[in-house]
Amino acid sequence: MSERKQEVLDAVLKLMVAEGDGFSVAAVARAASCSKETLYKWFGDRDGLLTATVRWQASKVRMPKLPQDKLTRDSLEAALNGFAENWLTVLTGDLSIALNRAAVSHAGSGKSRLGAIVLTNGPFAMRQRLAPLFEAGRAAGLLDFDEVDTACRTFFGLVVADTQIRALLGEDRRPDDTEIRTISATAAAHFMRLYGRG
Amino acid sequence: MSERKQEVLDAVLKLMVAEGDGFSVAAVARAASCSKETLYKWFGDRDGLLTATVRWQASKVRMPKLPQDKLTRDSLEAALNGFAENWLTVLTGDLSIALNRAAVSHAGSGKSRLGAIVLTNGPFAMRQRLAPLFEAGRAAGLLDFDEVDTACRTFFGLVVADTQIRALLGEDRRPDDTEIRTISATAAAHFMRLYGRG
DNA sequence: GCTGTACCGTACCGTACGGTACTCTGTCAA
DNA sequence: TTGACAGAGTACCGTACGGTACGGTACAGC
Repeated sequence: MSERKQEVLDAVLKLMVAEGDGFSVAAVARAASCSKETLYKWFGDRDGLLTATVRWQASKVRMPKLPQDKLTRDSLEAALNGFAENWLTVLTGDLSIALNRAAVSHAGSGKSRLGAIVLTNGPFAMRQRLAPLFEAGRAAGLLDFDEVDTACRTFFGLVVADTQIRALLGEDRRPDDTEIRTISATAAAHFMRLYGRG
Repeated sequence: MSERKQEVLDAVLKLMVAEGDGFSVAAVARAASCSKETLYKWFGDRDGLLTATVRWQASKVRMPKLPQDKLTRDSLEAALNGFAENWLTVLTGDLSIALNRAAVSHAGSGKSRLGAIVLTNGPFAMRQRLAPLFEAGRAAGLLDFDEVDTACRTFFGLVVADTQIRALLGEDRRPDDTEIRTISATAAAHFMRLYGRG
């Protein structure tokens, strides 16, 4: 992935945030100061451009590392809290909203793999990050659950709840930082009450 | 709303389920055996047709009545359980998925009020239904919470979690009836553990 | 200097679709 | 019987956009 291509993809990201999935290829060329022909040469067609953009964004996201050893009840809850804050902040960001909207639309018309990509880098990635922490918590005698998947599901629900779908549906109001902190703390505490041991 | 118009709108609903928001007005005319001109006369433009369709569907949905008096801890939890089952069933249905996809797309391009309508008949309606039950539960000394809104949020999260967004993003697998029952029972039980009194 | 390559800018083509106009047919009331 | 009207079917128009073609420019290697 050359420097120039990344510039183009970042331009696409900006366009998606600004006007959603409806942007034209001509608009991309204009915004990125490149020719349409080059775009088609590089990415094949509009879907290829979109897919490359989503992959490019996904490759930029790095989730925070979670501690897995020397866990105490407090450090575990703190880790959950931090994870929740980070997750909520990303989720309510303009970029995430725009990408998820595009992915949802495309999953409907079913003519590209955008939905699957976002699914992999969204909910599934969250679970993959979370599961080891939960296992470690169980191994340390801090958590009690049968299915790690159920625990992940519950945690997702407590953290995100209807925040994401409301944002996707265009609700103006979005939680600010302090509200995110409150929600995250509550979610982490609730999770510990449901799955904590002792 | 005449009989004939309702037939047309039902045809639109079917089309949306079958091929998402991307259907053409010509396809609607074909499917409903009416002329395009009639469609434009009745609904103004494509957005009007879409909006009327979503409103029509919303008017068909009737949420189950919730008991609010003679509450016991068991009847309250049972009511929550039933509500959750119903909600999850609707939410994972093809129709709901299709409508929510369309609403999300339109909220992105921001050229119609679809998002707001679905928001009103989705998350907001759920909260409005739930809030009185929670208040009654608190009045009966069965629940303990400060903000009814927070309680609603938690309940939504426990019930829906990432089920809806995953379905919207096109995940093949959807919970069947028995899984929905399991999830709902767990959610209701968890909610009672978090907010129940005594 | 010569040639090939990569790329920009833009003109262009085909098509799909929203929206309109017009014709034809059935219905109903006077 | 006839006139008015509603609505089906269809032809048509304008436009937006995906995708292609091509001319022009900068630059690298020889």
